[in-house]
Amino acid sequence: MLDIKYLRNHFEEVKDKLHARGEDLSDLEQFETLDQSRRTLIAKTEELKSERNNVSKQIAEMKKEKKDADDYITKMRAVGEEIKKIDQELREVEEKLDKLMLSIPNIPHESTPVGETEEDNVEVRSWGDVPSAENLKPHWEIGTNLGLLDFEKAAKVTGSRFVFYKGLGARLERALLNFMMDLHADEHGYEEMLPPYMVNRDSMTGTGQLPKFEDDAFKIDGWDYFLVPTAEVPVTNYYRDDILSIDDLPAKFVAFSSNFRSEAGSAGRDTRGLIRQHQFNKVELVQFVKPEDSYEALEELTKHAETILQRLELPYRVMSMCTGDLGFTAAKKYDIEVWMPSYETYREISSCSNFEDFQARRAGIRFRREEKQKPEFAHTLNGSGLAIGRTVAAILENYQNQDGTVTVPKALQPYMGGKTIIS
RNA sequence: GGAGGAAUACCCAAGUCUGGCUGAAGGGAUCGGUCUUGAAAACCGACAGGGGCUUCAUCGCCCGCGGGGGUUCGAAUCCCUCUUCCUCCUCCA
Repeated sequence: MLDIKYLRNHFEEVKDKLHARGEDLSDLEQFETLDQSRRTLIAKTEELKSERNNVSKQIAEMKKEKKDADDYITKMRAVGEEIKKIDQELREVEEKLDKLMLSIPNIPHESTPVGETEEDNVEVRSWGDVPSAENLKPHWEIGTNLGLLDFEKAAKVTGSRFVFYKGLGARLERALLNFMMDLHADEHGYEEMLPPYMVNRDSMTGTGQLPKFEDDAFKIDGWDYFLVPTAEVPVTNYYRDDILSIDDLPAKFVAFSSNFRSEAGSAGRDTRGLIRQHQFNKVELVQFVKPEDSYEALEELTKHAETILQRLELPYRVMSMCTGDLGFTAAKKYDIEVWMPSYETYREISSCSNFEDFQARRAGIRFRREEKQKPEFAHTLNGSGLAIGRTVAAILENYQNQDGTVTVPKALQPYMGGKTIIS
């Protein structure tokens, strides 16, 4: 959410900046009317309330002195009616204004490249050599042939875009989960967290999934609960409506969760393999920082995610998302893309974002620099560190051997009971 | 699932039955001061956040006793509703 005062005072400037995102800004035109009538109504009702407060005190005095106060009471009855009417009107205006404010995306940071589509994203750096082997199989074939993955059984038991991991496949997923959690907790200074897999509406609104993207979420029938699309939601909302002390910042959490996405609008895309599932596992990094530190923190957090790929010796590149490809909530975003041999291209495996105070404002996440000072909004960041299913896919493809087996990356061998090869 | 009880400021806690100098007693913690060689103790003082209008800034005004509604001239106090927590029964990984 944007600062309403900033929007009021820099309306044209904000509009221009949002235009670069390719957003439909037609709703924004209501802003000035709604904002103005809200303030007018508040002034009216508060003046009447002030009068009511004063007269009610007088009535109390008169009653105590056994004087007749009926005239005042009659008068205040009318004032009360008027207040009720204005308050109702105010509520309607505020509801509309809230809805509008919640639907305005974040303003891109000045360092975010301007562009319309993913074609305009900018490569920041790349790591590792892209192999030029032939005869490469896609990961679903490798995984199915080796008995690591079973998509057919999952389709029977649940439906499309689900998978069973089996044997060493299940073990590989679990090894990666432990490897990633250990690395971030032990070497990168994150506190470990296992969050709930369901969250309420306020949490989904706080991080920006709602109200605009309800179609993307799985909602629990009969409850106002949603399956988490990412651990970002429960972990960021951990501090919702809290005022942190300056000593709490930076707060860094690494959380594992399964993630659930409806993939509405993705019909026909990535229908095979692990790339696009309704349920997938992910290790997520979340940081709460002081505003002046957030861009440094974004670089740091992105490097933390990259470290995983470097230890696994998987080639990747880092892309800076352009204004048109930023997503709703981010001011700046890096995608880390891993090399996928069978696709002969890089595929997203991590997304690292600085939301500045956009989420903090929605979720009421604040901190105080000094005891008596006014609270300020913190900056929030997060990034995948990493998406585990896609990491499995990348390992199967990049570490496949001509005989159909898969070599276990060195860094994972301790987590695989010393196994060096999956056959 | 059934039956009860509770939610007051950083923490504890009075007030709720009997609505009105409660814009919230009292205690603790914290911060500042007096005293002291220093500390402790004692004593004095401070201690709610948010929104709006106005202002250079203050002052002032509105909201505020878990959330949201309602009754009333007036609500921490009465009514409805939701949430969370506790006790007992039942069930359960």
